[in-house]
Amino acid sequence: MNSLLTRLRRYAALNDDIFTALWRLPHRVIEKPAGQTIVTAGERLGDVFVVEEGWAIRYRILDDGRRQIVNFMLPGDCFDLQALVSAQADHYVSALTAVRLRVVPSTQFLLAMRSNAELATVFWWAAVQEESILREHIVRIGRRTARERVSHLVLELQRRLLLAGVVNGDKLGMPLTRDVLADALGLSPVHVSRTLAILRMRGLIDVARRSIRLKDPEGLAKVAGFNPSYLHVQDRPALPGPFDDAQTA
Amino acid sequence: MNSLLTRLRRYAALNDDIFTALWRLPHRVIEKPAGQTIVTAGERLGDVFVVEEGWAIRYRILDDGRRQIVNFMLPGDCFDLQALVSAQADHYVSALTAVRLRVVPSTQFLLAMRSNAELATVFWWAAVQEESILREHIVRIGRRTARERVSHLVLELQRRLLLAGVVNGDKLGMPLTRDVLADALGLSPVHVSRTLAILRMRGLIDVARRSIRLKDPEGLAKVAGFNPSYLHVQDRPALPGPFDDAQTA
DNA sequence: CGCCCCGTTGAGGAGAGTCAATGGCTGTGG
DNA sequence: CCACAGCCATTGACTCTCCTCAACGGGGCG
Repeated sequence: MNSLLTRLRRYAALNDDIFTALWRLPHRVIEKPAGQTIVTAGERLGDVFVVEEGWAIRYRILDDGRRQIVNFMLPGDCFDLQALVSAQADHYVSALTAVRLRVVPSTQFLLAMRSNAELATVFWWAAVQEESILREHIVRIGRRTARERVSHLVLELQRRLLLAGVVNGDKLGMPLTRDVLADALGLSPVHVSRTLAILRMRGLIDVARRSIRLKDPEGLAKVAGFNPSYLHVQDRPALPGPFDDAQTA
Repeated sequence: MNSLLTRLRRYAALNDDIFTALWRLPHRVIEKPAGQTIVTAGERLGDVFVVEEGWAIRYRILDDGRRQIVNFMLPGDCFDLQALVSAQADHYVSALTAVRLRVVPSTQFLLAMRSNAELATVFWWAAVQEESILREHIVRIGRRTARERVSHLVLELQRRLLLAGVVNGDKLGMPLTRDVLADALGLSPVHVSRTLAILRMRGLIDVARRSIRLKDPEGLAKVAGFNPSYLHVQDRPALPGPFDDAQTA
């Protein structure tokens, strides 16, 4: 829960009411080992999830087995807010590492949002940011080269980890295999391997067996053409009401 | 406004309250000729838009001029709901054809949503559907071949036009140039041209100077691997309250 | 009538995919 | 503690899709 709060605090001035409302939502906590499926395409959605720890991926599988990873869910991300209105999953969610998830029944979640406008605004904001990340993913896959794609994605994930307060510096290794990167970026694992080799030789990243570590974020940003404005970190809501008082962490 | 209502009615039982609430929202109507910019990246967003007539596109431009079209906005689509919480545009919106737009100040929009839970739910649903469409676009660009991409996009747009009640049959020509398709699908205009030529030779589509018409939707769906479940047409909200009574048009 | 935009077509090239063999961790069990 | 198995990752050779550059053409509109 802390990573969710840390993240939301960057954008909205959370007061104690929201804090307690979030904390008191009826929920259960589940843990899944790496590789296990959390949501299956076609099943009915009845819960909203918040990642407390670990990484998860959302993906679709085509009939002939091709896989496209649509998004990474990091600590502090909430997902399947669509359960609130759209009852059927059109995708899979799996644990990339071991994960701990907070699971809130969507009916309870909806009640809380309806009774607390600020809470609703905060989660509306979270959905907006997720959509912005999806758009950037489209740009990345559609119009960037392999090197740009890899650098750009790695930078985004790093930023998101920082936003959630998961890491302090650039030193965390990210649990990304070649296959995962390939399926996220619309490339083949072989080509991802070659691309990573180039970035490594240029001193931009460190690569280990199942992990990638940033070495030169500025250099990477130059290669990637990375502009983090889509993460809206500097934005402040321009709304009347509870957001009028600015807050700095 | 009619196309928005037509579309929303497929998913939720709209009652008269929602109808009048929508209708009475303070707004102005603007018209833009084809090619004109509606929203510019970096500017502050203060309005929510509903497309009443015509097509618009949302896109991003990279520093070196590469363009990626992220989404098509058809009659009945509302966009920049992110104006409610996130104040800065991270993308462009332009008129693809001449368009007529309903413009609602985001503060007014927010007030209406906060005072009317059903209205909020309906627009929450719209945002969820848009996100689902974005995810499918990622899959399309990331893991499909050029032929599949073109067929799949054309089928999606056709379905969305049908959902909004803009067309009755398959007979409407869609205002898509080679450049637009290329920038939407992550291809070059030349390759789009060649791909369209193949689809035309197989009798799947009709192609005119600035328009594409479906000729054999079933055949196209086979080529594309098109599965429309992500549009959630058959879904019914599984929520308690105002949605308990089913409705058929 | 003529221009210009949009589309087509051809040739050559580059980036990414596929197939396949090899190599090195890592965890496991004897 | 070592041997082995299995999983990732790397590397090479070849292929193919798609891109780039460029020339040409035709239809619409001023």
